[in-house]
Amino acid sequence: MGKGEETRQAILDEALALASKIGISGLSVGSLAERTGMSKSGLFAHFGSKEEMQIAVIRESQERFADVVVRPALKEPRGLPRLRAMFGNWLGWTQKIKLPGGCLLISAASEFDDQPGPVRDAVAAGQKVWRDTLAHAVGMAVEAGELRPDTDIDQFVFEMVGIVLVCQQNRRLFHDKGSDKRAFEAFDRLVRDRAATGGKRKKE
Amino acid sequence: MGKGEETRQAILDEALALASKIGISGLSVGSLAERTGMSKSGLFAHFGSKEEMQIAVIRESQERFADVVVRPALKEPRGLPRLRAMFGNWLGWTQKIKLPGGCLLISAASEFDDQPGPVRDAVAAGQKVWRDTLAHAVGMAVEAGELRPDTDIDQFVFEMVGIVLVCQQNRRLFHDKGSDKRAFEAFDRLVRDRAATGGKRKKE
DNA sequence: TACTTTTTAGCACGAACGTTCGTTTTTGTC
DNA sequence: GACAAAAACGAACGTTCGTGCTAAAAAGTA
Repeated sequence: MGKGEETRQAILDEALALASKIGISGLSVGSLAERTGMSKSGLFAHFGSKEEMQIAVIRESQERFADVVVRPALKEPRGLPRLRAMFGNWLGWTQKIKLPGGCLLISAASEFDDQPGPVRDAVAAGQKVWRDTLAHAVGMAVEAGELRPDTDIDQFVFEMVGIVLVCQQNRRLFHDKGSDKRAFEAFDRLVRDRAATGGKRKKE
Repeated sequence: MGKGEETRQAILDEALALASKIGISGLSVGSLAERTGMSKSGLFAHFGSKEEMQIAVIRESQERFADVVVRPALKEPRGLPRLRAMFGNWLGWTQKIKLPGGCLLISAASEFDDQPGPVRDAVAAGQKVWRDTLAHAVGMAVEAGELRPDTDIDQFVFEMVGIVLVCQQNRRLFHDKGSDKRAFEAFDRLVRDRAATGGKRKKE
């Protein structure tokens, strides 16, 4: 299918950029139409409702997230290298896809966490999938003997997410260039704290 | 001087509650007027502009934050006890003042981090003051010999903030009751990692 | 080229937005 | 109780919001 999908993509391009600055709920059909040079109704027809438009933005973000964060990391060897790649890719993914603002999946989470509905559901579902992916990666580091067997995997992921959240806040609110360095430092401490003593152990 | 301030306070009460659910930028003069049973213009006159209204909400939040988080913690003895009190009070402060949603200072930070203007400035300034307060508290724990002298204080605060952020996200997005427990666990690990050897010890 | 389907524009709608203004009600002071 | 000041109201402003329609234009297909 040619043209339709093409302009829809162009709309989403612009929508992602705008939403990364002013938030998902700040998106409006009018402003988006103006930016893309379309008519309000023409643009609107691609989604059917504002809510569907917001969900489309979320979905698109999640797809790009999978493209630039998850998939590249899966090419790394299992265990700590892959986990670290996930962490690093996550920290920098919005810059990689050239969003002018911050991570709109994070801000969407805080925008909609108290507003029940399909948008919130989409955000929460995505977050859960990602956390599960992280948990799985941590689990493999445990199996590989890189992390201690008694490692609380969910706790590990919990703290990992926290580091990314504060890094994002630091970067965007204070324009602190050292945020990433601090984040990696925190991550390393997180790993070191659970690092298996002695040699590596392979589960057979 | 009496009546005006009184209703202004009533407006802010309602505004805080509403904003904790839908965010600061979601506040509208109309909806707020309806909730307080006032006319739009009557309510509007108390602030002069929507932006001033938003700032007033931020300020009010910051004052309450100081009341229920900072001041009570200052009554604790310097060092780790006080630091821990700050952390604990922070985690639960929105429940204490009975906000229906989450911490609107946190969500305001992510709402406005890419939108220059006085609102953003107010949020950022408040965050900075709070982080400085935390840093000072950490510094006293170092001076007291509870944390190692080579402790990177800003890094400590950085990670501390991260824990609170992820706790908030966990609680509100996933309704995870165990968030606070995880947060305290992370905090304890943070402290233990820097704990001075031979100093006070927390029972495990 | 002709025809069908998809995509876009134009226009209008009711509602809500932030804001201004003049008027009315309430409040505090003598 | 009189009177000035403060507070609240009601109506209206021009805009923008999301969302319907219908017609025109473009794209895809034969």
